[in-house]
This record gives sequence, structure tokens and C-alpha cells, in this order.
Amino acid sequence: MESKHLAKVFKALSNERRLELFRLIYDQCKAEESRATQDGKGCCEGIEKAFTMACGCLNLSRSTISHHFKELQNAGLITCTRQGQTYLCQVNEDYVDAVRSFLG
Amino acid sequence: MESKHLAKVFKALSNERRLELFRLIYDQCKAEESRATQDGKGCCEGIEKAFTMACGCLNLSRSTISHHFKELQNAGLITCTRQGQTYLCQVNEDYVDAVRSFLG
DNA sequence: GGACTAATTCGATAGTTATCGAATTATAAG
DNA sequence: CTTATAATTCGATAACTATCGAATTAGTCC
Repeated sequence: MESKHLAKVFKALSNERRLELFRLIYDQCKAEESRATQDGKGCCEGIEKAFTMACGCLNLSRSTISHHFKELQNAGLITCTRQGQTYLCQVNEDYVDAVRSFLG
Repeated sequence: MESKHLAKVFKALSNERRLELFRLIYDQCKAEESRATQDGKGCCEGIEKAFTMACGCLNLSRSTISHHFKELQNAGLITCTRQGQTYLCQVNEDYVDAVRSFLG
């Protein structure tokens, strides 16, 4: 991944609260994924009510949380699709891998 | 590594130019290291004239480059020690590992 | 349609950052 | 001591960011 794009990903993770948010999403996706694997369903389809969940976990206003979600999406780390009144939220594993394998 | 600290590391890498700078240093250290291993000297002792090298590679003023070096140091990614008129610069591998192994 | 909940957008503000050139400090070499 | 080179610090500026509450839009259910 080229510097410009990688820097963008790092920027998205450079805010403490936003990093926590991403971790929340990421961990839930991982948990969901292992459950799905056990059930023989394959991969995780995304977590539901991600925004609502985040509002419960992070001590921030809804508008700020919305902003952080946008930043994570802009960087390509997650994909959110609306489902009725709530979000379905997925982690883009490719990007996480890019971070992980950055250098070396 | 806890969120607060990890976010700090990401922030240091969130600027495109600074990320390039870090890569320059990192790559040179890796090259130096493999040379050292061949010579049976053990690990890389750091790269010399890192600042001067960076000035040649990045199209930025010296004061800005100095600033970027400080940011990388503050985040803990590199350690610079003065040697006469120039720098000896080392990468803190632990931190790079923390980035790499973040999540998963 | 009306009431309710979820999420976004808007406008403001306070704080941070990247960048520069100029001035300064530190070291080395004559 | 003087000159030259290397790096830092200073002061300014323009741009960006995190955060909030209020207003708005979108969707659900009666």
C-alpha cells in the first residue's frame, strides 16, 4: 500500500476514541465470525446496531460518534450499510492486514 | 499496548511525509542489519547521518524535518542520539511490532 | 398522519498540526 | 578565534480536528 493511503488509515486510527471504536467493532466481528464458523455459515456478515452499541460504550455525543464512523469508513477500514433504522457494519480485513503487514 | 499509546504511534505515522521518513529510516536500518548479520556483528547499531539523508530525500525545509523527527521520537518509534554534528538513528522494533500485531 | 427512535448534518469553538523562514545553538576544522 | 556546517528553536500562519448541542432527515409502528 502506498504511503498516501496508508497514512490515511493511520490517521483514522490516530484518535484514541476512534481507535477504541474500531476495536469494539473489530472484536465484535471476530466474535461473530467464530460463532458463524461453528455454525458452518462461513464468514461474519457484519455486526448489527453498531452505532447503538458504540453509543453505549463510548462516552461521546451521538454526533461525534457519527463523525468517527465516517472517518473509519473514509479510510476504508469499515463498511457500513443501513438496515432500516440501524447499521450493519463490517470490517475490511484487507485494510487491517495492510496495517499489520506494513513494514516487514 | 493500550489505546492511548497505540493511538499516539498511529498519529506519528498519520502524516504522509512523516510516514515516508519513517520508512526511509526503517529500510536503511533493515539493510544495515542484514549487512551486520553477514559480518557476524549482530544487530544494527543505527544509521548515521539520518537527518542529512532525510533532507536529501524529502522535499521539506530542515525545520520541518526536524519537527517530524521529534514526532517519531516522541511516539517512541525511533531513538536518535547525537554523534558530533549528526544523528545516529535507531528504530525501536518493539513499537513496530506493536503496530504490526495490533488486532490479531 | 402522529409519535417515537435512530442517525446525520449544521454551525460554532477551542485545540492541534504542518509548514516556512529567520534566528540561534552546537560541533568541527582551519 | 573564525568560519563553516548541522540541527534546533522561535514566531507566524493557514489548515485541519474533535467535540458539542440543536436542527433535520430517515425509518418504524400505531
